Amino acid sequence: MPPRTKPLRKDAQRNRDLLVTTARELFAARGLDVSLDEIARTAGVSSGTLYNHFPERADLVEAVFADRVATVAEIAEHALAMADPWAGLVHFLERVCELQAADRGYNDLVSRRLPQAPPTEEHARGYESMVRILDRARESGALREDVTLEDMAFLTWGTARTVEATAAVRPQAWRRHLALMLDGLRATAARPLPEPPLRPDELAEIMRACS
Amino acid sequence: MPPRTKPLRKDAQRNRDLLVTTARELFAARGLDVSLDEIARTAGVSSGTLYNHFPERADLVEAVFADRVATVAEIAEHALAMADPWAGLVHFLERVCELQAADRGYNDLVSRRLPQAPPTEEHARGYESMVRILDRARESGALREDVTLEDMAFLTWGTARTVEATAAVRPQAWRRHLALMLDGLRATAARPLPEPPLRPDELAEIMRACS
DNA sequence: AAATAAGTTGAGAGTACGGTCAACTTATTG
DNA sequence: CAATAAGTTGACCGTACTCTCAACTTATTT
Repeated sequence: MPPRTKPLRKDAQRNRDLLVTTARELFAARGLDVSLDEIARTAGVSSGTLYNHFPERADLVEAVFADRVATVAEIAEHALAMADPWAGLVHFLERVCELQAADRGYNDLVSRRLPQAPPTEEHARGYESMVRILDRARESGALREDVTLEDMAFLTWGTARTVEATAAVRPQAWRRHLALMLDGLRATAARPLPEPPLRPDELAEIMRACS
Repeated sequence: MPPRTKPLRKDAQRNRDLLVTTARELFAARGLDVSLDEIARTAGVSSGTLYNHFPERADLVEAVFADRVATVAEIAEHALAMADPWAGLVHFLERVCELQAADRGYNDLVSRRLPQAPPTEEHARGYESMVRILDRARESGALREDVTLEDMAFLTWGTARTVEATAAVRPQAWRRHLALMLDGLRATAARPLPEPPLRPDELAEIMRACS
């Protein structure tokens, strides 16, 4: 469906696109904390124009990473299409971590969750698929029984920090971190866990809180 | 051994102590990024005095957390005194994570390593003990063969991020994260790892690089 | 009780950031 | 080709932080 809003003037559209692609590059290289003035300067427009198109930083971040939600949903669906449920889970997590490792901005994003964008249907799609990836792996007997979707946050947070720390020295180090965690997720590795899983609403609150 | 430098004037010593304890409290509550002016103001001295005692932020951080190195060394030695090597390793990691969970400043510190203080003999003591904790657990057959001391960094980084994210909502959530990682560290869970461990010099470089 | 050394003060310089807006320029429309 | 709406500009405001220094105060020494 075409957007309901009237189209931008063509120079405005050009500037907007310029800002998004410039921000994408700067975010990818240096993380989400690049100054907005620098983005505008690099894009060759004034800071006023940036604020005109994106009143808050979160708006720009959302525009830059809008397609990522769909990308993750596609990865999840591809994982579900794999024959082996465990291999599907591993594939999904590896691909998502690769996205993180390839883009410091995205790595910041999954770890800190700046934009509280309203959950789209794309979001719901990805969420559904992730639930099914986990259920399937659990039912197959490969994934431990006591692990929940919310536990995947530990994995994301952990590898995000490792990606950040090791990017300059050993860009693939996160694969080792992930593999160690995966070995802890197997049913055969399971020992009783000391703390109940995060409830969905708790995780939602954590995400909302940014930081 | 008493310090070689001439003793401070007594009011100077009082101000210095005041600054350190104030900084300790503020760091613990709000992390390492508290403004130095605020620390001075809270301590009831002028900012000039703060900069007189601690020319750089790192100097203050070092003074605040100077004893932590020894604390960790003691925890490690206590872990080594335990009969069961695996239990010793678990105990060590749990205690260190408890330190992180109890102090946001320390959590920042282990995760970002601000001060490049010259490694003291206390450092060496802790390091030695950690090596022995791991060796002992490995030789007992409980810890997987292919895991190194450098791999513990993944654990520290990961739980640090989890502690940070979950502190407000579920302060004990890190225990679950840690338990999942521990299950991946058992010899019985071991599957081939996809990436060689970080070399000691690589880890050192990562630490040096701050961030 | 001077004399001297040690330490403190707080205003302010310098920097960087997010954000605003009246004046200006450009695209589109009839 | 006006007329008008849309968009841009960049100087400027406010804020927050690090860091400095000349004038001042306090402790210590003889």
